[in-house]
Amino acid sequence: MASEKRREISTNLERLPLETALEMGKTCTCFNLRKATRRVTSFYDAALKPSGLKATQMTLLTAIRVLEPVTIKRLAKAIVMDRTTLSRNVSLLSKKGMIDIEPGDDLRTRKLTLTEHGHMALVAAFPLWQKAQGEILKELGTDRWASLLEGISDLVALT
Amino acid sequence: MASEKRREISTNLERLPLETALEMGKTCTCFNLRKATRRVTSFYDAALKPSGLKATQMTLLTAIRVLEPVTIKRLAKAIVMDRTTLSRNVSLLSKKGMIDIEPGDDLRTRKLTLTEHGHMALVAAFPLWQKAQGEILKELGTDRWASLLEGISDLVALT
DNA sequence: GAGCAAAAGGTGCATATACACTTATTACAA
DNA sequence: TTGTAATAAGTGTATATGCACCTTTTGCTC
Repeated sequence: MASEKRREISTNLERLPLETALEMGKTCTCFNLRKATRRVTSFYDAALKPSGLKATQMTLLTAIRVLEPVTIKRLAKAIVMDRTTLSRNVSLLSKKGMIDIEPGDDLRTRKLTLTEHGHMALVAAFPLWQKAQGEILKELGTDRWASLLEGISDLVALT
Repeated sequence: MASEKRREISTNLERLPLETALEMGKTCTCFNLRKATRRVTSFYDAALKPSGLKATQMTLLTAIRVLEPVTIKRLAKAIVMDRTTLSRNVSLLSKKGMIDIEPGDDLRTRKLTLTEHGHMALVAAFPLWQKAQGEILKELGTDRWASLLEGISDLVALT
């Protein structure tokens, strides 16, 4: 009876095998990708520091620069970001006077454009970005970097 | 005089060339990495849905499973995450009863371990993770996936 | 042992992210 | 033309992320 009870308890003590957990940590695409993103974002953020922009903000300005005038929905699709996340990120840069938000002809939509201040911030940040990007390219080597970028694009295109 | 003034104004209208902005969007390591991370995280989150865990939470439990008992600082270093971010993420899973936080022998430290509930959640989530991971592997093909993972590791190891 | 530097962790603040739900506008069909 | 479905966006809530600053504890030196 006592031994039965012990067996019952030991059933509750089931654990993921250590080997399995180790393997997961080494191979999980999501975990390793997020880890790299933390490292790389901090690298670009540090490089962009003098511009007052964070990497996420600079890339958002860049996307608008290319697509303006653009709606929230279209921009969200272009940068593979949830529409509501984009809405809030845009609002923040709008408060800083870098993005202009106007009603579109279709009144359901918003027409996003860069303000003069936004354009100037982007121009100022560019050489800092270029330097950071160059350092990564140099560290990885052009070939490995190109192949990596290709792999990353494959992930974005996941069905 | 009028033309001089116009020239002055046109200086203020400097813009990042469209070509340059396009090139940045296509090549920026940070932007493309973050884009992929959004896509991949949403993919794993969807797969893990039935377990009630998000991908970030499952990987945190896994890391603790491997290293327990572990301090905040050591765990943060292992998963390349800011110490304060980790602190808060650990607190959330502690509130859910999956992680136990105790004072270490050195009273400055915290000793993190999985609770029974944490172990069980991890065991339950594992097959869901395995399926998602398998689908990515299948979609990319083993070779491309392995080379991608290697590239991602290179990024993590950036100087 | 007193005092100070170093180490570990927490808190305040700000941004990034996305799901569920709501609101406003448009398009379309009966 | 009217009522309803579809579309675009905003809001509530929750988690993830990291910097600057603070508190507690330890270790070390005199």
